[in-house]
Amino acid sequence: MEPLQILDCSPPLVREQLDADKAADLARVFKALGDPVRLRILSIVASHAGGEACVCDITDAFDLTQPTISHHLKVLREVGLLTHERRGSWVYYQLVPENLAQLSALLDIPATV
Amino acid sequence: MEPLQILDCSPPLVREQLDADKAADLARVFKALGDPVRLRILSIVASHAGGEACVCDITDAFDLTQPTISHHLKVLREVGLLTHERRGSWVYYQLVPENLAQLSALLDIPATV
DNA sequence: CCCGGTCATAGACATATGTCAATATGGATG
DNA sequence: CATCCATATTGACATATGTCTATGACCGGG
Repeated sequence: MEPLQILDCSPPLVREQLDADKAADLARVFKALGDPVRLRILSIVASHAGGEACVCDITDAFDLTQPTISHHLKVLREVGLLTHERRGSWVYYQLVPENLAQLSALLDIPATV
Repeated sequence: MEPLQILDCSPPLVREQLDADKAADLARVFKALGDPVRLRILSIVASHAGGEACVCDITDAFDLTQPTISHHLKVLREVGLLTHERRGSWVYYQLVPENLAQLSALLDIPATV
């Protein structure tokens, strides 16, 4: 399953109707955000020094097993919200701000339609 | 299940760590967005004349049964993304732009951390 | 080269979710 | 009141999802 690039050039929800294909791609991303653990993971990565956190940092923040965290990280990677990089024994995760910004733009509804 | 007001005053993901309670509430909203049909429903409502659409308009746009659409509308109502109003025989749905804006703000990550 | 530490993958299982058919509700109209 | 239309609710069912245990893969240090 390849990461999504579909987020590019998505107009705000209002301007033009979402076709079924775009809706399916976007839904995958929002579904990834639709879990409290994954939201907290994003928050941890975002607020961590240097804009990155290693898996061990993240795992320590939860009462969940390491494979469970690994699973959530994979979900966030697959939809393009996180990237990762190995340095020595550790794997560091970072946000992909462009893709978050695309989602933000999509939900940015003009006050009056 | 009461609609969420928790979206108020959520700081961007970066600034402060999401605690478990906030994460759970936010996850409910993103989970509601994590379905292609519901995304298209929002798009239909948003782009419809007057900023509202009746259930019949929405149902016509899909190859799904009316109860299924009704179910999705309920999900979107329960997380505070849609409101509805009965006028005569028809029920009209509208966006709740404030809550969409809150989500948008949450995902609006500063380019450099 | 083996070993300990870090992370990922595989498989199993209980629960959540999307869909449908059937039915209920509630307003409008004759 | 009887009936039709628009919408909601219920219950059933197949699939998706989150979690765990067990195990594999990869790296660095003795």
